[in-house]
Amino acid sequence: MTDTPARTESAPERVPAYAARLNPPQQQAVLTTEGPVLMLAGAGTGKTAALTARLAHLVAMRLAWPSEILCVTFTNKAAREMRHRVGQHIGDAVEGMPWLGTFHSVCAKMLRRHAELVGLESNYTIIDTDDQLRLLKQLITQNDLDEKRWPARQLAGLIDGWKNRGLNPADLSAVDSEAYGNGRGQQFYTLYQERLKSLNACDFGDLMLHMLNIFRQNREILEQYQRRFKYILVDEYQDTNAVQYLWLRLLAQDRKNICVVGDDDQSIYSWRGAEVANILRFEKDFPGAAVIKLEQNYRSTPHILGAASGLIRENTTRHDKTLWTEANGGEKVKIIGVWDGPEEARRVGEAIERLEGQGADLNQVAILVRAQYQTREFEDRFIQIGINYRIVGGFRFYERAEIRDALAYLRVIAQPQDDLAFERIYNQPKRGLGAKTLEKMHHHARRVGLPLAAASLQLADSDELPARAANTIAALLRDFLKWREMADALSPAELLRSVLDDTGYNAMLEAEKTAEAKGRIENLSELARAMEEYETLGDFLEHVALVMDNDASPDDEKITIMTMHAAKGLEFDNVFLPGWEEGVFPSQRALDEGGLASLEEERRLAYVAITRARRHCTILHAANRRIYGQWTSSIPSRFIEELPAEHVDAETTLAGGRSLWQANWSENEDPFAHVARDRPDRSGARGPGWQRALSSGYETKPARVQEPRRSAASFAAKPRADIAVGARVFHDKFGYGVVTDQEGNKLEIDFEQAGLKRVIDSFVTVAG
DNA sequence: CCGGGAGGATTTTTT
DNA sequence: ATCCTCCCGG
Repeated sequence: MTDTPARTESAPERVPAYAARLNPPQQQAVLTTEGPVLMLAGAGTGKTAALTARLAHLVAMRLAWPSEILCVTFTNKAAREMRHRVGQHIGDAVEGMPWLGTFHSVCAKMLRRHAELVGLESNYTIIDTDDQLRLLKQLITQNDLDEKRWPARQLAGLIDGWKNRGLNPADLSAVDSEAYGNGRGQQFYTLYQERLKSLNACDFGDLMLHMLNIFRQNREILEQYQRRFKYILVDEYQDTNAVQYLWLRLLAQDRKNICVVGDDDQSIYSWRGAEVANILRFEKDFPGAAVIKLEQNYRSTPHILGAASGLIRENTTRHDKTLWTEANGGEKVKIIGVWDGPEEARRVGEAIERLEGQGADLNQVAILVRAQYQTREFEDRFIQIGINYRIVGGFRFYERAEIRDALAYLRVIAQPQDDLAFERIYNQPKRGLGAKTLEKMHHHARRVGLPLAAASLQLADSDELPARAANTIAALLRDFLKWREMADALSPAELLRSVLDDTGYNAMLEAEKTAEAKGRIENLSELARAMEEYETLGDFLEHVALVMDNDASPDDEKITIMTMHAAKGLEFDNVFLPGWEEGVFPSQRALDEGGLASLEEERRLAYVAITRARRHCTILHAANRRIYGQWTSSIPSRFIEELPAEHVDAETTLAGGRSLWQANWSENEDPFAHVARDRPDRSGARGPGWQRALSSGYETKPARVQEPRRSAASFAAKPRADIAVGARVFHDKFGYGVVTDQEGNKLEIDFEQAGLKRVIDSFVTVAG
């Protein structure tokens, strides 16, 4: 690397072009280049503008070469946007920024250079969750554990969690290890890591963890990176987990020129390891840090801002911030109460048609839901009335079976020792090889210590297999040899096309003649098209492993339906927020588990959702909703009550009103006792939703008092009188057990054989 | 080896 | 309700 460019004292009064349109705190964030900086940036306060200007400043002032700046984000999308906007300031120089990317892509790049230090080769494979699960399943059955009782999913989750916390197998505490397979957690984690190593593979968590380990064990390597990175920038710092934090801290330790940006109020990913604590204690980690607050909001109207701010103030643990705006006017946040889910969808549909009539841009309309299942209702309705919509999230392109199959072929071509990929496609399309054959291949592979594919070839040469299977395998491996030769001559895209033809994969799909199969064929040619821009197979595979997103083509005007989580960082003129009911949002899970912390995260999610809106924000709640096929009555979300009255306009078509609730609940003495229990801070009052339900807004004459089918089945059913905690009961499936908890008709039972389970009381009988 | 039926689970999602 | 996985019989 070149020597440090000459340092220039930057004079704040002579503001350079890229900072000219920034407000004072933003400018401060740009010009405070030396030392640690904590930038607390509320929603819509121009955080990205400040961050990109800062990057431009570092380069323009020659404080560092582009290659000497480390800039990490969480998503590829954010990285792309950053690159794009920095490019607008500094032009082609942005091409020289190899260290601008996601945490994972940056680590992957580093790890390619130092792979041997953790027992990998530099062309290691990055496996996805699918492979991970299959691998774990194998380990579990091979090591005599019942996969039913100890699901691979659970183990995968635990291992991810450990890796997120920066823990290697040896670092696990007995308590951690106890969490799986009767204390065998550590054993399985160790086995898994060994297996990955033998496959020359690592999972997503390893990318970070391996680099952390390398930094910790190799001073000189760490120092080399510390010297290289003159400046470090971190976006969405509130979402960092423990490994990421430790990794950053090591890198920043020497120069301490680290600038982190985030908003604790927008921390909504604790369930996947993010620790808000990281941002809350930044000043302790880096004493003397400059703290810059961006509080001027450029996005929303005062009412939307006021509603969101009022709501988030209910949270107890947060950095205090006060968002303000110079804008004025605008409409209040609208709250609409309706009878049921379908009516909710109808109302939103009507509102959207009205917007359309006014000439609004449908790309500026979004429906943000708490959970994926809520999208169904809207899809049904919009198909009916012909509103164009796009659903963001859900199935990602690279997760589709046919794409994974195609990639598996390519992986085996690129890396003969990729057993997971080989296993995926050895009989896909069907070529008459089954579990028996696979088992024999595995056996042999282990015996001779070869990768699966190579071992299979040996096996096919022996008399261990039936002639037919042997011939099939030999033919398949001959094909692989052929493709490997072709790989040198053909482009990756052409190679893929050959593979799909040679294997009969395309033929298989064509034979199906269903619409679905047709879609799959299209997806595959789309994949081939996407590969055109890659020179080598290796390049492409790395891209696929790390950049698993597909930004759908922004073709014609469509409204957007997506989860609130997915909406973080986006903004829309018109936002609809359906399903604000207790049990939906906040979600039942959040209410049942996790206590206050988890409720506050739901509230932050509500804050994120509202602040996505620029002009109009409409919140809806329904009295009845079908969830998992069961009709459920619900009361409005407590978050609705928490919105300051001066910023909202409530309307209800809910004609049932108070009598509705009474009709449904009359036979129960206090069905909402649990609501009060959840909110000890509320002086024993019932939930605000309840109060709202009782308040005059709902007192209109009942127009449609019809009993929803099986209303309220999910909670508040009467407990059985003949069962109490401590009772011994019998369950057809789980056998004998003792009741440890009773909540309505739900029992928690400690079964002698099956362990702790939650069951419905009608499935058990009282045992003697 | 494949198809059908039973049983179970079902927030949020990136890399 | 619905989707996915697993197990069994043909």
